[in-house]
Amino acid sequence: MTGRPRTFDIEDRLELAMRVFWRHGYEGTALSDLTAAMGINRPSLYAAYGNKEALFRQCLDHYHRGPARHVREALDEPTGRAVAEHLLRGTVAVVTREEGPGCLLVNGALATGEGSAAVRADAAARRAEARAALRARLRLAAEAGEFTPGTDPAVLADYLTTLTHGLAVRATDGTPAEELHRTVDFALLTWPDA
Amino acid sequence: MTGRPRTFDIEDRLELAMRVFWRHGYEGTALSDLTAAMGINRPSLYAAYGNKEALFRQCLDHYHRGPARHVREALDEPTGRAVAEHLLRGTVAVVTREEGPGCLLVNGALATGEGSAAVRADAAARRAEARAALRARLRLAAEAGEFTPGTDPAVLADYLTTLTHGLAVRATDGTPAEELHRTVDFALLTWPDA
DNA sequence: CGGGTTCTGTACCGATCGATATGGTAGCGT
DNA sequence: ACGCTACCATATCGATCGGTACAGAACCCG
Repeated sequence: MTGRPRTFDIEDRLELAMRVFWRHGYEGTALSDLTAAMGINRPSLYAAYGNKEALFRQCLDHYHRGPARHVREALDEPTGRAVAEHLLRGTVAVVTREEGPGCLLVNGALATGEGSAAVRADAAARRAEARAALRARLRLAAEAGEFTPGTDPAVLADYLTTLTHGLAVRATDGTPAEELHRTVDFALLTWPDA
Repeated sequence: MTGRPRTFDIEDRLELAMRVFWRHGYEGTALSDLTAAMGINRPSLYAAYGNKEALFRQCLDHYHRGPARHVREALDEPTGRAVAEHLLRGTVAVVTREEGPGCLLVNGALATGEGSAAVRADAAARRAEARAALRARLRLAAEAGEFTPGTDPAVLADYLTTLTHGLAVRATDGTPAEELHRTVDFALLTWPDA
């Protein structure tokens, strides 16, 4: 049953693969880039992760559990405003990290060729998930009367989603964290507190 | 001196090439995709435009003169608020067009492999240009006393830039124009008029 | 109606893409 | 010690990548 043991840790090397996809995107990353960065050879990669597409999806999972954890954690904040602040501050912190810069969900597969349509759809679905979760959370905040009357929590959530994506693009262009935080400052300044 | 005349119009086919790059990005677009969409064969493409990279740059120029014209035109509005409204409304209109969807400057080459670094830098430089122009325009508005005291026009400009990029990403995900306009509604609601 | 020039169309180039066949190697159970 | 199993490493697969050589065709000029 047992055989020669694997000489590397799957989770550790997944982190290394994620960084390559993060920086160069799905289509901009070649198998040779991955094997070089991960320190393993091609058949080992295929045995451990399946293929390039499956590896990318596992990197998306790893990204969600790791660098993008704040998106999930922000929802646990007690108020809508605290959710927004946690989400935006956390986004700035992640998209300005050296691994990227930017956001893997945005950089990874925003526009692709026909052959990578499934990967693009997967990344888009995960962005949609985050948006839906944020909408649901702010709806609760609205029902608790946290916002000024007439405020649509769905619009507010989509507004925040728009900001996070925009911050990711600007970070990819090399904008420093300090500057992005000033954008967040302004956005939070106009928050519709009741 | 003269020879066999070209059987197509360079500018017309440039429009067709732009749509392919717009939808699939620089690396996601193959020469065969371009020649098929443009209705010309490979040597004709190279004779008319140089190579793939040069063609992409000409598409960026074409994009700036055409679909993204509103970015330049918005600056001519009389007030900062009108500039913002023109920019955001125009952005929504462009990024939800069927050619894309999204923004060519964002979709085209956000994250690329090493071989396409020059193209990525070109797209980033054009995004930076738009940002700088918007900063300069809002600085004039600030000097005219249009904003509430203490408002940094550079921060305001970067905030708008963040929104436009975020709108582009959301449009790429298939978000309809109506929904994006609601995000713009909210953003304009909180504009710091003096 | 040729000569010169430029474009078109086919067919092809080397390089690289993602993916794999094959044989050697390291460990576990008996 | 030996066989079974699973992983490692080299070498290679067909397909596709961006780019081009070459020959024929279409036009202007004389």
